Amino acid sequence: MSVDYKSTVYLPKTDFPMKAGLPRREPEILAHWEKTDLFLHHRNVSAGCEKFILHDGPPYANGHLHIGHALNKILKDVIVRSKQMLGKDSHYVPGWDCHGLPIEWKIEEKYRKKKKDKDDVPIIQFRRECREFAEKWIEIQRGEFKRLGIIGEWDNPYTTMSFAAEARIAGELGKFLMDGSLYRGAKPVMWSPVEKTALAEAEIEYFDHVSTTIHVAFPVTSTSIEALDKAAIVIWTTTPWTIPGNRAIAYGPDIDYVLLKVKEVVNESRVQVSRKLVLAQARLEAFVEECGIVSHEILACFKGIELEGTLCHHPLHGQGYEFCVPALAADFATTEEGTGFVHIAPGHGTDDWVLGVANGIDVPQTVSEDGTYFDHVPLVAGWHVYRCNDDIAELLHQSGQLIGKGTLEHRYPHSWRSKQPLVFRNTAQWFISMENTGLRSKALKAIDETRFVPASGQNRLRGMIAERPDWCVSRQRAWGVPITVFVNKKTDEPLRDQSVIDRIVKIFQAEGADAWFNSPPERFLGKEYNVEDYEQVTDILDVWFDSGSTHTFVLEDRPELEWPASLYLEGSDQHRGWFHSSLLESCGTRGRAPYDAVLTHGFVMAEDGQKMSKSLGNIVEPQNVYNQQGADILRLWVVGSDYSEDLRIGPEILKQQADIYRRLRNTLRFLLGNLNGFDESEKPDFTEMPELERWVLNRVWNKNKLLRQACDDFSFHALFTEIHNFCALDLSAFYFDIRKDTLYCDRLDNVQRRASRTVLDILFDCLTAWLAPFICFTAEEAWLARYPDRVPGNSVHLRTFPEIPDEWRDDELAERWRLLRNVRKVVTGAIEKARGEKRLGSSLQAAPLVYASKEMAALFDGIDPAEFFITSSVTFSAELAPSDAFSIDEIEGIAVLPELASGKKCERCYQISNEVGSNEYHPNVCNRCVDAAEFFQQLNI
RNA sequence: GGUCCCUUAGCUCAGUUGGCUAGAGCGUGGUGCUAAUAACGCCGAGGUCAACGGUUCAAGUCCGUUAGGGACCA
Repeated sequence: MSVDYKSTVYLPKTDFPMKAGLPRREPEILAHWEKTDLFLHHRNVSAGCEKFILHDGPPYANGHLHIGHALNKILKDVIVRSKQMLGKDSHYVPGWDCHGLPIEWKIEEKYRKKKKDKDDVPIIQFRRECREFAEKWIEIQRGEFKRLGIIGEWDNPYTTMSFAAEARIAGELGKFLMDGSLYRGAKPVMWSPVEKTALAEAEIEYFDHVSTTIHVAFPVTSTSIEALDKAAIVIWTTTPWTIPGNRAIAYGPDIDYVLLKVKEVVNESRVQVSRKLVLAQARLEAFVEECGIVSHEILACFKGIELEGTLCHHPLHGQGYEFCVPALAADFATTEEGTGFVHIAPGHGTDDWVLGVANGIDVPQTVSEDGTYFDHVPLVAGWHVYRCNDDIAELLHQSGQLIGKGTLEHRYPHSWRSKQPLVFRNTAQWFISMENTGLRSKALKAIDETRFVPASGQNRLRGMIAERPDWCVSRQRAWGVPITVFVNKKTDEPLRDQSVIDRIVKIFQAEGADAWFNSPPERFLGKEYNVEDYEQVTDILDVWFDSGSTHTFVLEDRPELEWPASLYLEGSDQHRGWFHSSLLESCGTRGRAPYDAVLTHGFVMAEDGQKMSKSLGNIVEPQNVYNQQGADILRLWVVGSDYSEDLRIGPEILKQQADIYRRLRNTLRFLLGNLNGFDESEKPDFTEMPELERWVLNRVWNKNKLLRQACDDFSFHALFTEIHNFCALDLSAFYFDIRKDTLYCDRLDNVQRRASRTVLDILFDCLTAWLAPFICFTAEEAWLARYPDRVPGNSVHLRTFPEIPDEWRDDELAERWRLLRNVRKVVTGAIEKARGEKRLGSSLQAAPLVYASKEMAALFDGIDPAEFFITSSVTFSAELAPSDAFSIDEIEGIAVLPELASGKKCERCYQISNEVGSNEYHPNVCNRCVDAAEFFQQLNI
């Protein structure tokens, strides 16, 4: 009788293909989710559950997504999904930051190209164009985020430019106005003459810049040091344009100064011979070198403190600068550079301002918003500060006070948008005080009460809050929420009236913040106030105040969310950005942080650890990754990386993720193939499970525990490694390999086969759920391959992580099987050696002779060792192993001779057995296969 | 310029309070199976733990210096 035994074998069968084709398949799955409204079902299944609210830090609505966006949103998505699968109501509302300079800049650029001045465009029209620009990019970014598999309320995201948001932001500012935190002060601030605005710290970048440096003499007019008669104090500065703003000189009280008399100079030196100059002793050598002084004599030495009360002339004395310049003690005067004297222009530096105010010196207004000197400034009126350094030096030279001139390359602040250098300029700005209402101490306390992941973020934010100056919230711009304040013209005090604020908020809700610019002020002031008495502020509010307020109009105003947020998650640069501004806003208005926890991730670097840059050509674009390899590959990269540090990406790293993906996919495919036709009725009781199945279930128990811990710790990288190793080592290389015989060859009703299929069912259940937050597309694809009903509500993402019974835990079994697997290693090693000698190929050709102690052999009680080793039979011997037996140094007490199995190869199961040939009807198969084949034929008649 | 962080096999990462003959997976080389088959198994090679110096009986682990990289601040 000739039988086609192959047809009687239960080989895996599945439609789930080995090749993923993710770039094509993922959009199909997305369309399916869209069609069945997965997000809505997500909400429904978790309705009433404890909420987990990850509040989205809004990306800025300009330009396509870059890899940093992808990292950020995927990480958020993994957390949102894992919390949902832990049984929380994890409702994610994505948002966008819409106001601010970068967009405004783009619109301005458009006008500049048309040779039009932005100031000629009506502000309402300008703002409308900004709004349209933001809308366009929100649409584009939304599509790109969705393509990454991010689940959230994409149909109803939040934006900082919605009318509701603009109204709320104005209302929040009103709180700071009412409690006295908001004040108008005149301080030197970082100012961009190009954009004509003050800039926040976050908007400043430092680049190398070549500055003109000058040494300038200030003739002494009055002093208690007699030797200084007809002498001059020398200062050194890198900003000659600040000389018209000079009002004092600072000295270090403990610094040693010298009075020198110039005796001989080089030809090109600007110093007059016999001039008497004062400077720090420590700077003398460098000074004479730089200023071309060949020889000099020291006339006197003294401590800085002796200069107290000394007065000088301004170096442009007699030309409109007729005031006296006092020498003042200051600890910031050092001998590290310059002359040990610091020229003080109170309108152009923080130190200068503080020193000036402390000594009752007026802060002069010298530079206008576009960087030119005001008309009232003598000699230089109308000059532009960027282009007058040589002219200023020339003026000083003509006055006889220029001692030296040079250049210096150093780091200098620039605008992040125009990349142009900034100036310190004295202007009236609006500030939120860190002290008036105890904001700083509230914020510091809130930091202590917040969980930081990783923990180092806490110190970082604390340090910033502890040291930061008052928050400058005004910008001289057009695109944003205005500073909705009226100032009393007589008293210069801002109007603090809640009913006015309420009116503004109400109007903004209906019409947006545009109303501020196109309504008559009486609309806001109402009848109680005379419009003539008040000045309406037209400054724009810092965009960091916008995003710092998102917790109010997103978390508080959406009833399905919750305040405070469970988590804020952004790149580590947001310590100075969103974490920071949100904390201050919330502490100022609500007395605590708007978040329970803050998670930070590092930056994405190229494969070699360098920054990505166009010039290096090492940029990885998320669009290319998902179009060429698939979003799941990018998602695997995120969970496979340690986000607490900077992470790297590049072709090789992505290739590795693709390899790992294939292993996971094939594991799912093997499960699906072998679960073909699986029925609940196959399931035996747990007590009927063979040890091998119980071992797998113990591993599942263990992995489940790790999973839940990892979700709590947000340590997905460790979990990812665990799951992958579980698939590769425990399943593929061990459990699946051993159980293929049973799954393929045993009778359908065989209890071991049923037990194994039951375990495969559990594994499918667990792995699809565990992987769902990571590879959301593939997990769904596998799920639908098994449960193909394409109906709303059927999705792996609507499940929770399976509950694992503690019954499955078995520490004793785990330890015993650890030892067994060591023995297995020696056996496979011995077989490999024989294979190398061409004595056998398949391990089923072997019948190893295992030398082991009785105790060791007893570990195999209740286990079929041949099955365990995937050999045709096994013999144990307690005798001393011969010297040619194979052993492994680290595994003591085991030695193996790879003997060959005797008998013939079973045509059906490939095992070698003496049984083959004993059955007259089935001469080519073993007894088990005779039974199984006949059983198969009965079933299939 | 200041502060902080990082540097363990080609790649991604483990390495508790110092005791290591430094681990895992992927990749790579070899090989088997040909019934997970562009899959799967088995075996192997790969590291002076960035460099140098110090503390210690003992240092990947502690301290210092340097180099490269990154972040923040001025």
